[in-house]
Amino acid sequence: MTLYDELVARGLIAQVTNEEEIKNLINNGKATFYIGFDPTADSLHVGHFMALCLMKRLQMAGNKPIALIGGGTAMIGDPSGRTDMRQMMTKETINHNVECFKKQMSRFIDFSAGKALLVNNADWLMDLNYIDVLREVGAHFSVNRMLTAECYKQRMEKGLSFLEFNYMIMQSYDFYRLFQDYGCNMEFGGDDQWSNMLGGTELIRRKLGKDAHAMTITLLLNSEGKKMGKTQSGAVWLDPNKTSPFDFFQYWRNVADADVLKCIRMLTFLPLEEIDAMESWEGAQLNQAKEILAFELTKLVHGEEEAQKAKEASHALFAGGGDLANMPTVELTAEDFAERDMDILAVLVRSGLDKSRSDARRAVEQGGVTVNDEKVTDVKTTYNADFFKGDGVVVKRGKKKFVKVVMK
RNA sequence: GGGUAGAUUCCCGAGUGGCCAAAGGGGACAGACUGUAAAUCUGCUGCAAAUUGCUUCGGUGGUUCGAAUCCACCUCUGCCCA
Repeated sequence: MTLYDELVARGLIAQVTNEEEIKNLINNGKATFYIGFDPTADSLHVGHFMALCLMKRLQMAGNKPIALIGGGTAMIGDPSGRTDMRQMMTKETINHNVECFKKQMSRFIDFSAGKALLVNNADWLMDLNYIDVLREVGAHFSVNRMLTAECYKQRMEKGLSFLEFNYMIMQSYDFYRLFQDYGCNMEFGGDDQWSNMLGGTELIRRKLGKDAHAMTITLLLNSEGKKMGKTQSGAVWLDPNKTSPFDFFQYWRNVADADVLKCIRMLTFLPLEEIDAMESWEGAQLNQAKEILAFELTKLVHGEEEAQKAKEASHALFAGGGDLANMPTVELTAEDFAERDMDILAVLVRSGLDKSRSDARRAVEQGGVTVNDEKVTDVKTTYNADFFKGDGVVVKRGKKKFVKVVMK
């Protein structure tokens, strides 16, 4: 099976500019391709992860990846897929994020000895001269046509600033530069990037009369059509300090039935035959597939050891028995008891299970709180320091949020 | 620049002097049912020393016993005209 066929089989490919050409390039390791990442946060998330996986697949087939960090484009803000303007980011924040991205990326992609490149478009975008850009690049773009692009259409109702309108042009210019400087002949990206990417191929054709290609990755949507990798508290991050390996594991462990196979196919490196075999799984067995998904992904992102720990903690909590050692832990100190003993509300807030005492109170009143498997019904229940000594105490809030609280 | 409509809690959106911590819906959370799924039903959704108190309705100042609601100025956004 060729690489391209595998990508299709995994459902990763959304749109391509020229299927035959792209097949030929990537199957034979002749592509030098780039994927852009805008440093809008200090950690990569699941969407980025998909792109990195694709990068890895292509790299393994002999193609040369260029990871482009959008230190320059982040100054503008991509309006694609947004209904309102992005918060403008300070240069300091962007630079900080660029550094964080670099660190995380090098864990997935081998940047050594010319196998891959890591570039920052701030290096060329920041020094551009406005008039020169307008004459050399702007002249090749038709505003009429840009406005018909899907990504701008969505913004026609809520308003689109000129700043953001220029994002497509900057991204197109990136491709043009990479094409010239590094012989980069392909660009990959999320499907929401399609119009931005076409801007690049067209710019190259118009200015240089040469062909460049673009291919988009299917966006990972759940069965309800929402982007996956988001929780109520924000994205599922790859940085273990922002989303713990346990929470990361649990996120995938809890995906809906309808989404499991799709996720396994798109996100893991399991052989396709193995995945096809799961196609017929139902009920309890399908539930098993979720664990496979969670384990495989946690392994890819956090390493096998962390994945194993997360799995054990999950078993301990949901299946009963097992090792409690690996569940998320909160350490209390003498200071927590300095004024008085902690009541259950204080414990819940301190452990991060609830955001406020009011919130915690609600949880207790609704019967959602358990301490060492005993339901707590009285909000006035208090505990002294000794209670948490030794192996600690398992505090459960709702069905899925657990923390082991232990006295330091 | 001119005209006009608007800014309300996580989101959409009602509220046009006290009965407003603010209808309704969505989402989130909790309970029941389950398979750590979905669907369904119920509860709940500003903060706290909690039958009470405190801080919220773009911002600042004002009128009033009392303002999300009235007035002035400002900021931002949509639409129409230029």
